[in-house]
Amino acid sequence: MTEITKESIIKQLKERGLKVTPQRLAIIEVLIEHRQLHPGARFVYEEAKKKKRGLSLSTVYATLGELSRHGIIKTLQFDQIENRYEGNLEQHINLICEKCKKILDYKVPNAVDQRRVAKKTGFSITDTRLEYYGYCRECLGEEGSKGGE
Amino acid sequence: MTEITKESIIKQLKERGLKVTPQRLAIIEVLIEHRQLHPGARFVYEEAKKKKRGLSLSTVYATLGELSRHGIIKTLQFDQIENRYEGNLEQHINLICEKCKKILDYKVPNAVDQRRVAKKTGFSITDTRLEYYGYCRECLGEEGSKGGE
DNA sequence: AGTCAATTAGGAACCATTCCGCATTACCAT
DNA sequence: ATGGTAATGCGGAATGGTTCCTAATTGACT
Repeated sequence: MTEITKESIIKQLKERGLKVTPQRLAIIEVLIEHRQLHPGARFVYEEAKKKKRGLSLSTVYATLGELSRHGIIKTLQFDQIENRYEGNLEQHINLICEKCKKILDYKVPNAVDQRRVAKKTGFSITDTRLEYYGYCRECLGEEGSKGGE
Repeated sequence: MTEITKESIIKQLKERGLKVTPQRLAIIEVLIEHRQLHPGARFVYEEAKKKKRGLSLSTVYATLGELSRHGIIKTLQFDQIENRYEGNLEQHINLICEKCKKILDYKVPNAVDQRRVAKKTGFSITDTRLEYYGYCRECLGEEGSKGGE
């Protein structure tokens, strides 16, 4: 049920009293069509603009923020590269390629036990972020050396 | 061997042909004295300036970047809060309090097997980032509700 | 159709971080 | 100690993703 579909998102929007606008539909479609990309705001903007003329970047940010705030999608925040958005809300590890910036999902077989963390440290977990950085298969194959640039 | 000490850092600087300047010493001292804080650049700047008058923010950024680039410390990159720096290079999970922004280290008992990830996905891991967000014991205790803001 | 609050567009503002050119300095060999 | 030299430091401007602001528009519901 954590899989992202256009219908499920629309349903969730309505359930929460949020309006379903053409702008939002365009943005949602882009998110779904490029779910494997984990696209950033700029990318979503450029693509969604093709579907809905006059769309503004502010709207994209507002919408992505709204979806994220309601737990419909998840915002992956970065510093050096722009934030990315994903619809896969299951616990998993994001494999982030340093070269092509692609982000792959890796389903965690047996994750770290969050309950144990809470018990041992008194820390109450509300969200997790598990990321591995490195080089994806494609980028490794393209060139012999991967350390370069 | 991953523990951060002033001497070890100086040693590493010299080994790599980097100069040991008063500015850098001041910055390193701050990093060590506040290692549990996982301080940000601004904090380091404010504190280090007390030790070395005239220190500029650019220098702090440059030094932290240099230390990080050489693997002497690790940069924790964020978007909404400023980047933070830590000397603990062992694999661990950072517990980040949403309220006070404190960052605690949690030694991982049995981490996710990186080798398995590599084998299954062909992804070559160079760095990891494991973070749990939530509320630390202190912030949980201060108030009954933790969701508000 | 009418009402109202949510949403949108556009641009200014924000702010951590980086970049730039020049002055200063740590370090090594003499 | 001294001098040469490349690294480093400084200060301020620039960068760029994201947020904020306000007026105008538009869905959703009656």
